[in-house]
Amino acid sequence: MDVDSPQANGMKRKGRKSNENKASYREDSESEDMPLSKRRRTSSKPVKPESDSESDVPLAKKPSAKDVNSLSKQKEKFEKRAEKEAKAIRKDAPKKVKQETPKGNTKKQTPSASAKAKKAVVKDEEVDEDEDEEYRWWENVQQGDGTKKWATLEHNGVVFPPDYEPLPKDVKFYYDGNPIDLHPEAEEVATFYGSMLHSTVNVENPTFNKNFFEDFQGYIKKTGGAKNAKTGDKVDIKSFEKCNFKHIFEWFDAEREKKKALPAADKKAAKAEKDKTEAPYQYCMWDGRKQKVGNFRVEPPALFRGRGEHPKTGRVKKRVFPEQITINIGKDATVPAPPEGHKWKEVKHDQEGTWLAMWQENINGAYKYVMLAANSDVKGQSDYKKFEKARELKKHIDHIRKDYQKNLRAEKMVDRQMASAIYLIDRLALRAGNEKGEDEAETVGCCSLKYENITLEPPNHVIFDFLGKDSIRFYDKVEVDPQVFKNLKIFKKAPKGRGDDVFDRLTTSGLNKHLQQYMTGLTAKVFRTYNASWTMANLLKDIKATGNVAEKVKIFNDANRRVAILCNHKRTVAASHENTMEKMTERINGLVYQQWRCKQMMLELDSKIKKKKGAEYFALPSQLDEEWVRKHQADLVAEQREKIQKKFDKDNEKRIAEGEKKMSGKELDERLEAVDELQKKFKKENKTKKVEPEGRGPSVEKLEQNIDKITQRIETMKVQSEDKEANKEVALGTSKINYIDPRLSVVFSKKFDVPIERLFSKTLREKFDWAIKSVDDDWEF
DNA sequence: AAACAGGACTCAGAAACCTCATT
DNA sequence: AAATGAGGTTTCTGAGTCCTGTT
Repeated sequence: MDVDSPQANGMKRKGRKSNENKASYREDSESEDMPLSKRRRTSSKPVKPESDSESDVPLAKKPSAKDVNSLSKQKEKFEKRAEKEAKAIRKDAPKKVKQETPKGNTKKQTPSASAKAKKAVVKDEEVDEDEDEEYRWWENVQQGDGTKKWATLEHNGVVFPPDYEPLPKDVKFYYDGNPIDLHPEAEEVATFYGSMLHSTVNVENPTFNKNFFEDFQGYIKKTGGAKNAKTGDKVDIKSFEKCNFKHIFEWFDAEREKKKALPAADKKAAKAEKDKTEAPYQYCMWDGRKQKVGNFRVEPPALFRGRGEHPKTGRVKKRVFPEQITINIGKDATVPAPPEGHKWKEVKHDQEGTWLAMWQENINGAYKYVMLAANSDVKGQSDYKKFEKARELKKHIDHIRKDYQKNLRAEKMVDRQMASAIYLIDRLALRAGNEKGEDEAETVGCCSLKYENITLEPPNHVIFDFLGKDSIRFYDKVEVDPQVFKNLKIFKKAPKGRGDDVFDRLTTSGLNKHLQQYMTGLTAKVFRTYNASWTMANLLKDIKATGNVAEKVKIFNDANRRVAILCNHKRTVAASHENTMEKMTERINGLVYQQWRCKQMMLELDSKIKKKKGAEYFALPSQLDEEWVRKHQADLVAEQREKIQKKFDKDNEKRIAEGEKKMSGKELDERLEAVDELQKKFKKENKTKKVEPEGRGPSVEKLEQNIDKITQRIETMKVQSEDKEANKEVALGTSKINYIDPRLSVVFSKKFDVPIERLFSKTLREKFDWAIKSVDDDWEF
């Protein structure tokens, strides 16, 4: 092997000490566990500080690791398909290409001609009443270079958050046990913190608290200090521990309650009022067409809630004034008036931008844009382009794969790293991984993977463990090509150690530049889109049309889930999850018990049946035990008692309402007799170990039927519960919204007769209008 | 000419809100 | 049949990607 030695790489992008702590360069340090433990603490999934012993990490992952394995096998199959298809596409390229161009797009259509055509189409389709003329851009996609986004643009600017309203006199921030008077500006900052005491992820994060307190102190100083509200003495606020925001929190909480408790009519009226004042901002006119604006509200001041270990989390995000806002609008349009006594920072007429307004936030200097909503034409068009780009990759994917497979053995280190990186991006759907600054959370993507994120397990298993976008953990044990394994080992060779880049010769722009050679516009992220949609397409392809709508929807969601897992889209486990799961197992156990009782009844009816079916059949199922049975019986009894009591109370209420007399306690006792009987029955069963047959004309056959029915119910419940458990930390939404070509879903809907409403919510239907209206059931990704 | 800053866009999960079933 | 609560939907805004222009 003639690879450049890693040492040759003296110049690192970021000045990192690379020759200290030699001890850690030992080869075998690779196999050490390199936990992200400390970093993980504040990530969305709180991990107990002490729980980072290696044993529990793989354990927690075990079930999903199996999934991933079967998925990767399936992926292999899909890759073969991809190769075949790529070849096929190239073979009859001339034909296909013609087909691909949108129908009716004959070379240069004059705008007026296309407008006419468009009208004609609209005419013979029934038109939505309120949508006078829809613009079917997907039937005539512009080929232009796309730099000019609009010709005319009119809009009404932005909505500012309400001014700060000081707290009532009796609601105070407390310090060292004393109520404190603050200048409204400082008090506002106190309310930022005080109103979010329930947000434990933030309020229990030391960095958050430190940053907030620093800023809070600054505000107090700037506004003339804090005073004891009783004595008027100056108070020096110097210890966060002595701060008490409870009263503020309680006030906010009470306000929330008050608002919630408002009569429905009042709530409705308030909402109508708000809608009315905001109506002018909801829409804009874009090239003469009415388009929905997305986020026309300026972000209100608050505490910055950076994700993961963001160094600036907790800092005060200041109120945005008109003087900071740049407006982008058509030359001939009326510029929206800034609030009384204010003016805009600037008014632009940038036709290459799709934004209507913009400002820079004070914490990271990040740009904030007001843009159109997801259902607008511009957004739809770029969405369409994105998926077409991904589809284009189909034609090249086999070449690209062959090429990187070959280059895994390239002589030059850069080439090898390039090939290995693309391998990972393609196989694991990793993000590109730009360099990040000092004052951001330390997260990585492919190019920025660190030494400690990769653990090599001979012969060719690699464990990836890192925090990706939004500090979401990526953990996976993957079987890789032996050459990739070798390469990674080389890339990790001493003197590299903790903190060093695995791909020290790569940058995202270099990688993307390389990708452009295969296909214009090809970048790392296209692979994510391509692989997600391609996976979905193949999963759906393998489906047979059986079952009812609900079952088909489930199949669709299962495929969706596979894609979500591929993309590592996660959510935090709902607080109620464990509880729900427990309830479900209880219910299953209840059914199992019911079933067992039926079997016992059989024994009473037919003395020979025990031999016939075997003793095993009649034994108490292993998941139940004596103790559980007792408890369950008691629960059943209590449940029934409660039910009867409730019914009794209700009946009585009714009687009173109708002017009748209340029923006596005797009546209740009588009704409760059934419960007593049940209790007695259980007692007897426990004692005699026999269950008397129930129901009219009990027979072994009937019981068997009943048992079958219960088995069915148990099965469905089990599936449900397993489903729930497997899905508890998988977020389906992100892939549905951003990665799966919506036309796939539309085709599925048409082909299998599943109403599109079952797959797409209202907003998604609007966003994917172009997909819903442009394909029929033989479209393929 | 690589490296870097600026800028504009897509993608991301949490929180807020709404809805509908259950009791 | 009002309350509850769980699940789905929408909003919010932070966090990426990637392009461009400048040095």
